[in-house]
Amino acid sequence: MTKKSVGVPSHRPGRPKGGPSRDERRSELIEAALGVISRVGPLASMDEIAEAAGLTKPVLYRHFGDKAGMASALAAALGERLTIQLTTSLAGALADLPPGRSAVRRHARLQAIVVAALDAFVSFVEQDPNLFRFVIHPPGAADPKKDVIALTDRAADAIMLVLRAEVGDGQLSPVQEAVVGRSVVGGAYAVAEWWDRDRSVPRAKLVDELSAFVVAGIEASLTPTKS
Amino acid sequence: MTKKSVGVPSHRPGRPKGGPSRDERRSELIEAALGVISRVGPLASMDEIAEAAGLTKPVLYRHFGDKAGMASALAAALGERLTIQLTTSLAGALADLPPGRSAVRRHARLQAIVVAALDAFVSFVEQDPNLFRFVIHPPGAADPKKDVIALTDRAADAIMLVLRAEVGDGQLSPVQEAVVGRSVVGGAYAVAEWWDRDRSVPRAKLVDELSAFVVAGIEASLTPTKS
DNA sequence: CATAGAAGTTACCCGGAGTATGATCAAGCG
DNA sequence: CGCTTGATCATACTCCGGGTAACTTCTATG
Repeated sequence: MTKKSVGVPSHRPGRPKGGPSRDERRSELIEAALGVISRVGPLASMDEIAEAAGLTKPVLYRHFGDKAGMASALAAALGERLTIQLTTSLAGALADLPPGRSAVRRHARLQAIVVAALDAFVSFVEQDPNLFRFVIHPPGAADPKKDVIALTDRAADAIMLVLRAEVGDGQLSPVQEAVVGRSVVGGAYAVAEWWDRDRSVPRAKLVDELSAFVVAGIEASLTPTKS
Repeated sequence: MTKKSVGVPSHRPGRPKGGPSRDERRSELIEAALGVISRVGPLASMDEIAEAAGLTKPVLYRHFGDKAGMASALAAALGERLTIQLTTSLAGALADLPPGRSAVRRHARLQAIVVAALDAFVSFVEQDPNLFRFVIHPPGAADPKKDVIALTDRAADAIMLVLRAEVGDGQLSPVQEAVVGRSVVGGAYAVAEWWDRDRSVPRAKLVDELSAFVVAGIEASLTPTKS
């Protein structure tokens, strides 16, 4: 209901003189929160986050309304980061491939895309396990009433878009798109979660095995059902 | 550390005369807890569960030690149920298939197994969404110190065992087994979670699409890497 | 009968989410 | 300048759920 954030001239009475604007402050808070979670783990309390930001709890609640709202904002920020990392990784991988439209070329492109994406994801898990754990288990979730539908949906949508761009628009039915996207994301989550506990296998091998599974699944969904 | 539960003759002083034995009581508690969670959702409080069982909180803690311990017990019970439902479903599906050892027979068997398993799982989600949500988001998790490693591992192990039995023992490397198992389980979780929110597609179709993806992934992991 | 050991309940503690209240500051207006 | 207004922020609270301490009750055993 706090719809006061419309059309205000960004410098209102009450704001400290040289202080940050509302959006700057929001970014600071998100950054601080991610730092704390990265350090102390996914169940950092709101007090800890506020203290790390040099502020107190009510400020957080003014900005995010809820702990779930805050988790949602953090998830969005993480999604942003991962997207950037992923697109650069993708661009590099695709630049190495000769263009072409044959079936084998299409397979090679798909393979390269999947490997690059999964490698970027697993690298993220490797670099910051606590942030990954936060993504997997957003605290205060488990109730479907809030809109913390997590980045699973975002990621699934992104996969869907990439697939559409690769194989043409009407190739997959909406159901197939949903199932394939969720399968890939969920499988990657589960494998990464296991790897996060048991790092007994190098990253490259993990990505290879997972990619083989995923690519085959995608290809199978692309060919018409032969049941 | 309460290791007093060793070698006691099951009828000790202190127990009410006609009352249930310790294991019976434990089963009652689990049953009551599952009932409450099924009714009020996955974030039922310990007080609610205790009240539903006609008892009070300390009894629960005496039996399960912890909320995580309780969640672990509940997960085990659910795993038991699902396993039963699954094996019967599997037996029925496999009975319809003619035996044989050719590659196409093997593919048909694998397909039948995967379809039956996924159908049993999705049926479980359909019949009791709240229990499924509890499985997905065990409350009080997010800290790796407790042993609530969830049934993801159990399920992944079960898949691994089935696969070994189907394709022979040394066919898959340990890493492959882990990756395939987690991929299947995680993908099924994610797809089911989406379907739980958006039931816009009949169960059979969902299972078909998911099975196609999973079977292809498994088959690909079985064939030696062709990069 | 007295003792022991287990089951149960009441009443509490503790920590984290979320909020009511008041202090403080900056701009605008007389 | 003095006053009002509207915004930020901190102190200090309430509320609720997980977990526990202490006491009572009961049954079997010596």
